Amino acid sequence: MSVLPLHSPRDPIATKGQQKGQQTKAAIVDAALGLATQIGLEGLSIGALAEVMRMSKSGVFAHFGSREELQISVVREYHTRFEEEVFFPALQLPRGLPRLRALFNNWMQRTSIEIDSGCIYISGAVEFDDRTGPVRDALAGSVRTWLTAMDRAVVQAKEAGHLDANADEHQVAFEIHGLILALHYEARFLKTPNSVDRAHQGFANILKRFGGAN
Amino acid sequence: MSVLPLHSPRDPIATKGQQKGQQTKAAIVDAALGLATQIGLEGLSIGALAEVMRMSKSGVFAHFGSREELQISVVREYHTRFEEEVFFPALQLPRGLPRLRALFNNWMQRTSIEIDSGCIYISGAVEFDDRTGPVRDALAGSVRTWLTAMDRAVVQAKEAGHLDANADEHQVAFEIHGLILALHYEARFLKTPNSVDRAHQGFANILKRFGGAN
DNA sequence: TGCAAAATAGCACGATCGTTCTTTTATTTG
DNA sequence: CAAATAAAAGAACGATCGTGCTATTTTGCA
Repeated sequence: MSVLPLHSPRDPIATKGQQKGQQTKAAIVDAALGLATQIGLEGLSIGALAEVMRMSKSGVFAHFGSREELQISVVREYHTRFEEEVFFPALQLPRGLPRLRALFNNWMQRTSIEIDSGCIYISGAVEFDDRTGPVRDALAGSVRTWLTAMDRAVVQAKEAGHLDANADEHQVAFEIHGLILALHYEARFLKTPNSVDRAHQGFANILKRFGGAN
Repeated sequence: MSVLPLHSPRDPIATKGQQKGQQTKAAIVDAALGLATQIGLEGLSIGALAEVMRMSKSGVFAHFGSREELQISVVREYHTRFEEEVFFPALQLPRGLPRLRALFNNWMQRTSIEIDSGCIYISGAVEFDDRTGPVRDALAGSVRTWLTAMDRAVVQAKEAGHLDANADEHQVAFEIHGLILALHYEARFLKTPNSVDRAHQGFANILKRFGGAN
């Protein structure tokens, strides 16, 4: 029943046919993601990463050519896992409220249950909010893709008659986003108990407000 | 009508009677706060700060004795200004919905209008969420003080009959917090237009849900 | 098995970091 | 004005940072 933690090692079988290089690169990115979820994309250093991998700094470095490229690889990896563990499973459910609810619940688990591994989309946002460059672009791109998917799910809920036809989907998505961020903030930083319940209740309140069946 | 930016220099008159040391220390903290709101508490470096102040590194350092103490000073300064510019002005208004609304509006301005200066309570949360130590403690203490004040304002709104008597004040505060965080995220990081309107609308929705007069 | 190519290690670089110690300069006080 | 004190500068430290260059080792293929 438990979802794989975002920093869990990849299935070794899945990397069978690759060259040795691709294989270790994938392992490095995996470890880098683990580090980045704890200390942030900016805190990620090649030296610390090399130590975790028991490799030399230059050995690690050679796979990316720059720290920025490493950070971008981490963002891409996170994107992939987010899709696999939050987005795709919800597509199994019928459009409308069931799918929207599943998206929300999967999203919630990412930011709360796995308290040991922070969300890069959230920590990265404050790290790169007044910076420019390819890392910020990659990050913002991924986030926008995901938020757009949420918008779409809300629209489908309207089309299915599960939400008021005149509900503003962006407003609904904005408020849902706020619940996730509050959950992340209060559960992870303040260690407030019951934050998960608060987020659940908030979701129910949104549904009520926008005409969703409870 | 405009609120002072959080990083605005302090009134020189207010620092008149101090020793020279206290005076420059205040100026350093002021500059440090300006830097921290842009690059975060963790990004704050004594070297960069010294350059801004046109002082030597050791000259700056001597006022604090450690980087941690500098960071704590910045947190305390932010706390003071937050009180002065968000909390106290709202106390002028009558208890209940007027004051609650003022708190929310002042808070919103902090996180949106002043887009050039980020909120340390938000950026610091992700920087220190899985760290321990005095900086984290100072930060969490300040945040809790402020969130408790919000709770109190909600309770007063209930007592004044502006909200349902059986509304859960923590739930209301949680959802309000979420709106602020979503505003900060979407306005500052994603540069989404209309985020301020979304937050406003979200606040109105919360009031409706919990029996508040519009 | 041998050879080309890919992967990794080793080392050094300039820069910056927080911090300590000593010396010089400013300020306050008697 | 002089002595005492506070504030600031200067220089150096070990550490870590990202990155470039050159060897060495490991891998894949003929």
